[in-house]
Amino acid sequence: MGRQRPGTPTLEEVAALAGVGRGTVSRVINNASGVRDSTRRAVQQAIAELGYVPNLAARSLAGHRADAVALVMTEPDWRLFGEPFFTEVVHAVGDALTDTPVQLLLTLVRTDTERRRFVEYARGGRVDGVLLMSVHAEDPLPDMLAKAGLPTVMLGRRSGDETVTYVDADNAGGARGAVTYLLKRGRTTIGAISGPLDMYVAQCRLRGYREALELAGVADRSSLVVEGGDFTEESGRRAMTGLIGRHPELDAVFAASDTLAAGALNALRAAGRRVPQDVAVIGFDDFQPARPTDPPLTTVRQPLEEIGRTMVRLLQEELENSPAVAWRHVILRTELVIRDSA
Amino acid sequence: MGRQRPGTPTLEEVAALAGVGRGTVSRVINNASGVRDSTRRAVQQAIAELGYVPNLAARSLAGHRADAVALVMTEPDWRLFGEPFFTEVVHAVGDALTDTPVQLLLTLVRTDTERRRFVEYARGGRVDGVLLMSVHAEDPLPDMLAKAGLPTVMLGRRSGDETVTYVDADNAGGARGAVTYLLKRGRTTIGAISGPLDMYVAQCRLRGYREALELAGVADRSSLVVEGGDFTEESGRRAMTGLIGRHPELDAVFAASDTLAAGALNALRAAGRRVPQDVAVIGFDDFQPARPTDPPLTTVRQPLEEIGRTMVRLLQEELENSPAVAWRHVILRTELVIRDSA
DNA sequence: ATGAAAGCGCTAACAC
DNA sequence: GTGTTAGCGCTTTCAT
Repeated sequence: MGRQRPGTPTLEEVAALAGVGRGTVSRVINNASGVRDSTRRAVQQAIAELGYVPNLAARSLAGHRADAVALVMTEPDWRLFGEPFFTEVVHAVGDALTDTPVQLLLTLVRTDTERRRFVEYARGGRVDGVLLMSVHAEDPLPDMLAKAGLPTVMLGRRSGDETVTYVDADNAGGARGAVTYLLKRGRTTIGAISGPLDMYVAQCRLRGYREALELAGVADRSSLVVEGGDFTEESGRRAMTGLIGRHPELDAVFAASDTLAAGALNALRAAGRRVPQDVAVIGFDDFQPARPTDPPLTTVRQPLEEIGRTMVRLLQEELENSPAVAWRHVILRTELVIRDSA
Repeated sequence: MGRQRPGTPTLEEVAALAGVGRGTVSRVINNASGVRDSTRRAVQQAIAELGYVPNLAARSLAGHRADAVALVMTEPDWRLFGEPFFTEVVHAVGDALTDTPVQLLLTLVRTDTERRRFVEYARGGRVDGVLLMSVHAEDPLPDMLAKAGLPTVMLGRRSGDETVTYVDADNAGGARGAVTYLLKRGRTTIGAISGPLDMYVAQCRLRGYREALELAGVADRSSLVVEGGDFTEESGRRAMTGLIGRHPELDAVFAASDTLAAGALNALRAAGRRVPQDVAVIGFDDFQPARPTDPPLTTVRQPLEEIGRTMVRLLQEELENSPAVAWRHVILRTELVIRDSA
């Protein structure tokens, strides 16, 4: 695919027109110091006159950097791509890069073909580093990138002993706080709608639920826990339906994600139960269902802006200290956003 | 930001190890013909041994191509980024590029800074072409790219006389078909919830509504038309609330987007009107509200897979025929998906 | 402060 | 078929 349009002016032509050497032009376009003001202006004049734009391939080749980072979605189930969580992360990372000359590139890696292509792209030096989101436990991509020596930062981790630099929220602590809140409000029979337990994030949130019960000396009945197949509304609805079937006496529910919680609300409404008067639902991620008829959800907010900023910061640090330092991690506090009067 | 990790083997080292010239290695990695099989294997062996990966900056510089295309979201309101419409387009374009060596790069252009940065990136030769989606009427980006001589294809158009190559759905025809369907089913008082009329797509859909009424000889009362501020569910809800306030006798509604329609359903439910028994709602984009309590919506489906394929095809054609041919456009048929029994 | 020159690693044209 | 060579357009010493 593709030939580059011809006739693009080069740095050399700019130099000729401005009556200076190539080095000087290079200094000007890179805002380097040590150029007389009058010279600088002459060069800028020439640049404007010719409509010069630097050839980034040449710059990359000579300068050993791409001025770009990739943010990769490794999500085979592409419907999740539209989830508020992901869009917020994308924007948080974008914001974190606003004041830099770094171009953010989102890429989709859904298949083996796409993974191979992306690894070649990244190893080929087209990006300075890689940010990964929504990584599943068995995903080989993080290790491939890390082994290739590419600065890599993950959002979340694949397991308890992750070997790639990552940023995560305090999922267990957040869940513990949420359930503790329900207990303090007098709830005793609290169900849990878990995410898919092959994802570490789901394990952590469920662990937090159990820890809160234990701390309060409340028995942890396994029939109160339902595992959703994924983090979708539909899973939440199914889980909740099962839950109230088995436990009509339920007086609260902890859902491991906002969408699971939204589905749970749906199921409660369909079952004719008033919400949240007789069942309190709590979610994760500070997401509010769009429909105004639903009661607001008390949620555990992940600091997504901070997560984005931190990912970018860690990446920049890895870029500075090459060869790479050992992997590192940052775990950020979550915040309980109380919204209902359950 | 960033230094490239050192010690990366080069093509030259591969050539030395394999005992061949650089040209031969180049032919092998580019799958060019005219290399003896035994030689090819020797080279591949050397490549594997060294873990060689081509430097894409050098390839770009010498080969005048990037093997990448950008798909740009020029949407200041980033919440829309998660809309099913956009995610489906992203995946359709991704699918269309599956069998090519071309890397798809999604980029966000929300601010002037980001626009400037992206134009430098694209003009700098880091992509072979640009696909644009969600372009607003006053957006300068398409012209900037076109003037820079970059192959550019838009999804949708900014006005009736668009000057940049684009692919669009037959919005007027689709809307006309939808409203005609409602009329044929005996509805007479049909409201319209329009999108923001500063967007051409909204104008077309509203025009289709009016044409259908005219064809059927039904009076087109302006009080039956409400313009939403945007394409969101919330706008749809507000518009619908106003509509039934003014016209309790309403027996059908045409909404210019799926989300507007979803909002309309919401408002009807809140107003205590049965849906769709006494008011038929029709949407656009083949989107179904997630909640199972809502009735399925009859929609006008845009052929998104085909749109994605067509955009990629047009782009490739522009890349082949350089210097660029005149701009072109393709308008694709929509499909009425009948779902309710209104 | 600025010009000159040496690459960066590859493709493509040309020789053999 | 395969080796050789001349750039691609820039950054970065190194002189001056």
